[in-house]
Amino acid sequence: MRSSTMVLVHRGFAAQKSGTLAHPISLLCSSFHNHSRKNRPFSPKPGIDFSCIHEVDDAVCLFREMLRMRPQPSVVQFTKLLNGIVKMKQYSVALKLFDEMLQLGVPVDEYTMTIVINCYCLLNRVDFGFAILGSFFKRGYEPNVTTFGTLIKGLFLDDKVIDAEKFFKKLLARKICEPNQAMILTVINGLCKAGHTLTAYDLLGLFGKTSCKPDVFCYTTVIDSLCKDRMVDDALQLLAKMIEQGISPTIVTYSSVVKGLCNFSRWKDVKDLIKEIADHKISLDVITFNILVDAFCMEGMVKEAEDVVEIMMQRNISPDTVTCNAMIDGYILVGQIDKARKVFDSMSGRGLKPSIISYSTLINGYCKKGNVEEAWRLFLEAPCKGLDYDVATCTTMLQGLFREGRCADGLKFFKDMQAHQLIPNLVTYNTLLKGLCMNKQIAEAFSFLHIMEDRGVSPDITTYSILIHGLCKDGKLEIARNLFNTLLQKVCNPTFKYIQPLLVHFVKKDL
DNA sequence: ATAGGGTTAG
Repeated sequence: MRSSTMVLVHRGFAAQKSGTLAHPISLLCSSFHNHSRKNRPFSPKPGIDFSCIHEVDDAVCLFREMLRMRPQPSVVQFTKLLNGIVKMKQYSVALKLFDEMLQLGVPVDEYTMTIVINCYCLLNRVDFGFAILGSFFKRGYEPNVTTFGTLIKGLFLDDKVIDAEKFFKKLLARKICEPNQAMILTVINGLCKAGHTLTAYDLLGLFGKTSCKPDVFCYTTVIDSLCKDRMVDDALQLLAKMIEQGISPTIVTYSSVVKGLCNFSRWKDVKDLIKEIADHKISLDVITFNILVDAFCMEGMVKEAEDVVEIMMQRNISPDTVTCNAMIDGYILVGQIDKARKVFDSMSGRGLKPSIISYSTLINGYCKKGNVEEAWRLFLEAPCKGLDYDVATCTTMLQGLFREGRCADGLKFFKDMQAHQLIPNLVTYNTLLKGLCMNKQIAEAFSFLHIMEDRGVSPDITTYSILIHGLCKDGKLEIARNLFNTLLQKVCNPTFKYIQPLLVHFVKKDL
């Protein structure tokens, strides 16, 4: 046990010094906070005002100042500063400063080192994180549940799911540390994100029986994951169970289930759930409303979506860009491009800035309507509004060009997008291949199949079905059959959707 | 008295 008197002496010393000396730092900072401190002569040690830091450079400057201060600021102050840099997501900067601290002999403690471990983890270098763990022992510090929790998160971030699980279990089995709610959440969230929902589910049940009860975040995470895995009824059961355990769901919990139910068009259940939310005196937020608007739109139920928007406005929740994007998409789906355009045009009047997604959605709409000219006009307009293209926008435009049979334009566009550092993804290649096949350029399509493979984009079942379909339409049934056999070797269970085009052609041929 | 933790869009 370290002497608490030492701590007091240290504190008293720091308070006295900083009370009498004008910190050079105050020159760097806005004076507001310092004034209020001056009026409290007996206030505890004021520390350093970090509120004036808005950018990394400010933080690095302050760090240099702190190095020059005498007496040197405590490890707590340095730790606060490092943490601030981490909050700005400047992990490598934080690591560099930590390195400097070590070289200059500035003291660090378990808090500082945990921040450093976190930095390495967030940079996907959990191995370095474990190296820092080693230095804990060298320095005589005990890693605690926070340190271990950070490392577990790092393992998950590095896709070392099994290692994470093993490490966690080892900590428990050897009673190296008592888990807390944050640690359990880290494990449960990591498992869910890695697709191990059922393991997470079991763990949740297990910890439900211990003294360290999973909190609302844990339940919400598993419920959300169950919904995404299409196990909505299990999610509903778990929702009931958490309430039974005395843990109140939040609107986030409910919104996950609402979305899960919407995905199955279980409108009656959605309605019941909305009623339950109201009974629990929880008000729907913009996200939940958007889930509803989007769900109705995706089903082509634009009238219902309009009603939801109406209700949200009655409740003083302003539709946002996401709401508008959903409505635009909905109108497009039912062929009402003019209404979609109206929503788009109304956005700026509502104080909403169309996002690149708004543009993509509308571009897609015009392409589907065969109005590539207007689509192209919008495409050119987006960067003028300060928006950056993303791959999806370009893929949509690419599709539009090929739909109109403009293969040469499509191929040029495909080249141009790469010149603009937009890396084609699987969807882009599939779109390109489909465009070429539709326009009878099978050989060209196959050359891009090889290009995509060379660039590390693995063709999926859609890619093959596009090619098989293209070959069939072109009368090259033998090649199609060979490709189909390759497909069977790669995918054990191709769905009917993919087999069907081939089947149709073979049947036709045999007749 | 400084560190680790969930939800929404084409």
